[in-house]
Amino acid sequence: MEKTLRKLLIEATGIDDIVIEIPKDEVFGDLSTPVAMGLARIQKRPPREIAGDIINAVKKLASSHEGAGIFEKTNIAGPGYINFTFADSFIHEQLKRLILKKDGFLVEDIGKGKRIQIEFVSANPTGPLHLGHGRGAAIGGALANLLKEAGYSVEREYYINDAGRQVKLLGMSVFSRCMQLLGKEYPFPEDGYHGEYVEDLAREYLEVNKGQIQGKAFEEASDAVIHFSYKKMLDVIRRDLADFGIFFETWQSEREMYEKGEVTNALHDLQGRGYIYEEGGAEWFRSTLFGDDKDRVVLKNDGDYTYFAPDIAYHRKKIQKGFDEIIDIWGADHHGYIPRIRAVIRALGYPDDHLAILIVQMVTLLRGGKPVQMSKRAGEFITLREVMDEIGADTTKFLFLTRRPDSQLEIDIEVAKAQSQENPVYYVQYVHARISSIFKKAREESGIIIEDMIKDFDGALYNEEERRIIKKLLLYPMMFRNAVLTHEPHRITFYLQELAGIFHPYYQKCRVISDDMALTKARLALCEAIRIVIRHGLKILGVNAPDKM
RNA sequence: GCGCCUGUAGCUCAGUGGAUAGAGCAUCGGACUUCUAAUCCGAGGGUCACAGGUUCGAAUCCUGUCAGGCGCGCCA
Repeated sequence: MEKTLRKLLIEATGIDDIVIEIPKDEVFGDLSTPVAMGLARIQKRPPREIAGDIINAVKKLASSHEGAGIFEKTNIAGPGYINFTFADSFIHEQLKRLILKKDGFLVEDIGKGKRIQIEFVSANPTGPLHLGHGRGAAIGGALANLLKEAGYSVEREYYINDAGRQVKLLGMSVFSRCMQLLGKEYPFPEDGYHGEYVEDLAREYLEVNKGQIQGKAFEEASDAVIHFSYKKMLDVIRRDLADFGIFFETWQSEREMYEKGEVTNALHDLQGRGYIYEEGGAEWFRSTLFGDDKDRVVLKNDGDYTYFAPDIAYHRKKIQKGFDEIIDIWGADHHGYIPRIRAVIRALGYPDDHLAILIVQMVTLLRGGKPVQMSKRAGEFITLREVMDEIGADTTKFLFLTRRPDSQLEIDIEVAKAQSQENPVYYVQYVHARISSIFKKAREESGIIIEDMIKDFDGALYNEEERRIIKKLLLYPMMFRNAVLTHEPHRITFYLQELAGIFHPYYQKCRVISDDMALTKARLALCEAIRIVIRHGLKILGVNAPDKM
């Protein structure tokens, strides 16, 4: 619907990016554009006059293209809005195409096979995922699905910080707990990990490797303990993510990059370009050349690399893999690193838009209105697993996807649990369940073959509610396109809620299956179209579309 | 002190420079002998944090102020 109008408007005005919007009140029409008001300044003519010209041009084009029947009404309103109301014949035609082409009608090939990598979650393998990671996972997963549907070739990647101080601290914490379990005194590392899972890890470790550490100091067994500990944690994380419905094509290990010499190579690369200098016994990346507010140390004067060094190597590696675009999804606590990573991209000779960094704001947890202090080190945090088990993966995802990523999110865990019966996700899923139920009844009790019913139906039988639903369905492609272009999957969540919000009243009012065969046919077709759209939206969000609830 | 994000209904949040600012929850009053009541119908609820500016037009853009969050290391 919007696509057709857009094409006509572009042709009529010669302007490429035309704002097309959905009017605030449906009495104005189905779609509108303020384009004439924008042109008024340039052409120095009254906007309403320009609007008249545009309407004439559009009408002329429409009739020469596919017969005159596209619009039922066009008018100029207010300061110079052009409002379009589509003709029923056009709407029915489009509905038929939706049912016939299914998902193909809903999506647009925007990506044209371009390769995009999305890196997200990437939590340190030093403890279970908490709710903040869950938010990143839900958004990253949905964005990946969205871009895939839009014709991009998408690779999802998880970056494993398995080489630094944090996994060592985890290993030390586990070792210390092992010693305690063996009845020996052993100092617990300062800043060590206190969670219960650390003790679990220690117990597991002792079950198989008791002999290897008995009577030893941490240094003598460190590699084995560290390796065991973070591998186990990674297994837990992988399982949590799988149960949350989030999967990755690749898992990039930091350790592996060190072993392959990629960190050294990356620094040599920058050195070769003249962006590395020495000062105070350390090596610095001249990131100020590329917009950072200070230069950054990459190799410390004690000979160790900083955390930044493997990050440089990692982003260089991403670039070398030849993606057309790279997306990093980070927690808000890392936003201060944006300038230095951007500097790396520029230093390597790539334009800014080669890398998109999406910042996901913090999740603040409340329990009964009071904030829950979260500290991973102290082992006090609400895990994704905990919430997922309590309110379900679908609800949790939906909750995360009904907010813009850059809004700070407050979740009261008590409210979230209590809400489980009145959660918006059920409202949307219920549409699908109800339609499935109608189809089942039609098949079983009336012997109706759905596939036959939806092939050919009489659009003239639709009432006002039905026309409203159809028009909403036909706006899905526009919403989809905008979601893709802005990288905002939450638009889908809102759309689905709106669609559900007009379906349920309709369901209450009108019966689909009746003695009137022609009407039944038309209504089944409409239901099929709704089902296609709901399924598609939920698929992108990574939420189930159940047949029964 | 500096930087980034946020501030919209009681609560949680939508809102491409455009029309009379929306939804869900909560509250109050109603509706199940029906294809599923996880639903529906109705009601109340607003200084878009504040002050300027740009514009034919600002919740939206700019500047400042206030409030909250996060970040500013040769930590990771």
